[in-house]
Amino acid sequence: MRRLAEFRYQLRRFLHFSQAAAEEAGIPHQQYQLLQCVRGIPPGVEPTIANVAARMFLRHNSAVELVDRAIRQNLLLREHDAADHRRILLRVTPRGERLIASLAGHHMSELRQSGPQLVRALRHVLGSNRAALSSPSTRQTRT
Amino acid sequence: MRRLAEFRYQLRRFLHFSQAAAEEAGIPHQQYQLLQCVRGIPPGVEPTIANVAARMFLRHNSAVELVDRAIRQNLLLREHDAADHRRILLRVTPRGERLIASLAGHHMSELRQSGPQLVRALRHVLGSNRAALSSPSTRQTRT
DNA sequence: TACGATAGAGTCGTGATACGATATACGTGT
DNA sequence: ACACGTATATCGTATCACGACTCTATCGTA
Repeated sequence: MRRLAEFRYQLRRFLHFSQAAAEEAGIPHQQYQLLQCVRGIPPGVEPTIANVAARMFLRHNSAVELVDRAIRQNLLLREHDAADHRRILLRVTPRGERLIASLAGHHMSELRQSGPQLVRALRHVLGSNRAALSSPSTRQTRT
Repeated sequence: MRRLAEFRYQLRRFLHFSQAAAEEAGIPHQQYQLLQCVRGIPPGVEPTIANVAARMFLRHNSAVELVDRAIRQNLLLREHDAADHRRILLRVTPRGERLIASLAGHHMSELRQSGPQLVRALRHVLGSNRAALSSPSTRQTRT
């Protein structure tokens, strides 16, 4: 159970870093995640309010409010779907693009540093056996 | 950058599960994490408000309030440190013990399921150049 | 075409909670 | 005893997600 606590601590560490990074860049962390959601949505999924809400694990009305705030910050645009006028398609503005690009960089370098710790903590939770994944070059089995 | 978004999505997935599990057990997810912090604190670190605040990445006053709520729910006890009367040592009540034990079980089985996906997403982040967008065999369709 | 049913998006009031600023109690060194 | 730092507590404020509801567009069927 201590291992679960340690894993959770590592998670909080990353989330706290991420939140601080976003706010240093001038936006709340939810808006950063929203941008990430819209920009990095899987191919074939359209960036509607409903889809974004699902990927953010929010109720649709919470997503509407989050989108409102992001639009007020000039990070996002609403576009009415030509085919189905009920739907709204979201698009990231140039300012939004710049922000996520910069934040992505910071997150990458943070993850390069702390990602292995996270993986290790999770492995410890799971029993430190094989994590069912191809680790092509890294075969070290030391704890 | 889509990989970062996917990793973040997996994180949200787990956090959402955890929050739902805690609330199904009758407590907010912060109180669960607080219990976990107190119960799973590393050896040698004392469960004071300040230490718990640090491990929760909260300001000390936020931690005080969180502790207040947990105590009101009969999950935690305050104990005055005999040596230093400024300090408060936190202890988990039997009810708290039962709750974290049960929740730990649920989290373990969830992590056994989704942990590998999380590790995979993180590996993809760490190992990604913009090449090799191969293997879109990612089946995240689970509903 | 008309029309009820449904889906997607938006609005409003409420509750939870983290925070800054500030206050109180205790301990340590002189 | 005094001054100063440390540990915890209190209070007002702001943010944000949610439930309940509304509004509009689309679909299915007659």
